Amino acid sequence: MSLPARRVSESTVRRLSLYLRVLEELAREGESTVSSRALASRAGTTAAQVRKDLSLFGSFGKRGLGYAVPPLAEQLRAIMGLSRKWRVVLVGAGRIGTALFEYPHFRERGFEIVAILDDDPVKVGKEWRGVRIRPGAELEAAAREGGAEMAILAVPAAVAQRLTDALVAAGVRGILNFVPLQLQVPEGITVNNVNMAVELESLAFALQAPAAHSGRPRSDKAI
Amino acid sequence: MSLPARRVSESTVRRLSLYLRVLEELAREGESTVSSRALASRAGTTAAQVRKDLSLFGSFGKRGLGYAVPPLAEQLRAIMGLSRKWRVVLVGAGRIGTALFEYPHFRERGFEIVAILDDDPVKVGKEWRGVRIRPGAELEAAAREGGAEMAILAVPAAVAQRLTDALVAAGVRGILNFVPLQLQVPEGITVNNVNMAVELESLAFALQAPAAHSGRPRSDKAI
DNA sequence: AAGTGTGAAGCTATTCACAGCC
DNA sequence: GGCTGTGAATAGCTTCACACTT
Repeated sequence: MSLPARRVSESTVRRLSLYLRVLEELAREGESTVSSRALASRAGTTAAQVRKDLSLFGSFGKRGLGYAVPPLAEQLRAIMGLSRKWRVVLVGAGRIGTALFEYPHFRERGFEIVAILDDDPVKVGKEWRGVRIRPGAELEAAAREGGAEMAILAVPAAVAQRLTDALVAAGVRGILNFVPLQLQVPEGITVNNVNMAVELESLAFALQAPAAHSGRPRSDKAI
Repeated sequence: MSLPARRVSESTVRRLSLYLRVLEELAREGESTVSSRALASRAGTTAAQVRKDLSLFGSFGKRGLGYAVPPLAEQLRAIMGLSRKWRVVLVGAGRIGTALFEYPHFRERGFEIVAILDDDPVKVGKEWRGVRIRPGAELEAAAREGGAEMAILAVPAAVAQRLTDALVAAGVRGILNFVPLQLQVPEGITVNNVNMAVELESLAFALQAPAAHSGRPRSDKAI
């Protein structure tokens, strides 16, 4: 079964995504089975954690053997909602927007850009892989016409909330937010924040106060 | 005092970075004090959480009044290790590397790029703001000469571990890793992973299984 | 009256450890 | 013998609630 028995924590979801990546690597390497220990080691967590995470969704392994690689990958894709296409609107075609647009993984995983918005007059009207770049003012119409379900928001802070409101009005339910700002959204809308400043600064903290940050998990008893 | 009394969790560190951003906004808006409630609201957490986080490092507020904005910002900069410059080597000058290089916040916060490496022959030899781009093979020498303390790693997966080893050999102690791969590093080296695939896929999970993901915190009793 | 600082309680996540199956 | 699945134990984080200060 792949029905979530109970609440699934954000950390579990993020690990599932890592497991999926490892499984696809293993499949390319021709491995047919993998133990929780091996999977954990490549994903940077513990064997017990792998088993716990997977057990939330069903029993996918065989005792004494481990997990069959391709079927488990397929299960994880189903669990994560990656067996279908997702229509995505790209709001902001600057550096980060472009990087994501060209990220190969993006399309391989079934994320399809259905609209691109940007206010740069040099960009407006251009086509990227058949999608015409439109000015920000047309966001709501563009998102609605494209049937966008999620958005990537990578715009200047000053316009971020206004564009968020337009996205919500257009029926978008999930936003990957690169703007270093807490977006206000109604209940039921998911915002996933990626904040480069936080990433950098937490690295600075770790280096300047090496004794003060919490440790990392090890693997199972025997190495 | 700004000495970390005890272990500081990763989540606390990330929130401190958010608080700092909010405080700097407030300072620009001319606010001289802020309550934990107001700070929490702009940072997307709870008032109790703000007070708990700050209390790990000292007593910065005045009862009945709140926190003085500029002094608290200064304290947070000291706590986070942002009162000094950090020498950073940029490994990979592709889309993401470029985006970070041009991220204004990066330089404002005292992160200084001392070396840039890339194997693209079109880029090698060019100068970006006075820093010459060198081929990947020169990474260890370049990092050592520049006295790099941290690195931004944004290269193809195939070369990531080799370059990581070179970074470690050159004395780099912190890596902001954009490569979707678990880097192997010795004890004492901090790796901060940013994985776009994880971000996108966890958004897909949230949208496809809306009932199954854990909720968000509210603010203090009264709104 | 407003708002911090903090012990205690509550809750969530991780790790342990072992019964059970291959 | 190897390895999963999982209840129980532990650890860690968040929220509560209130004494105390301005």
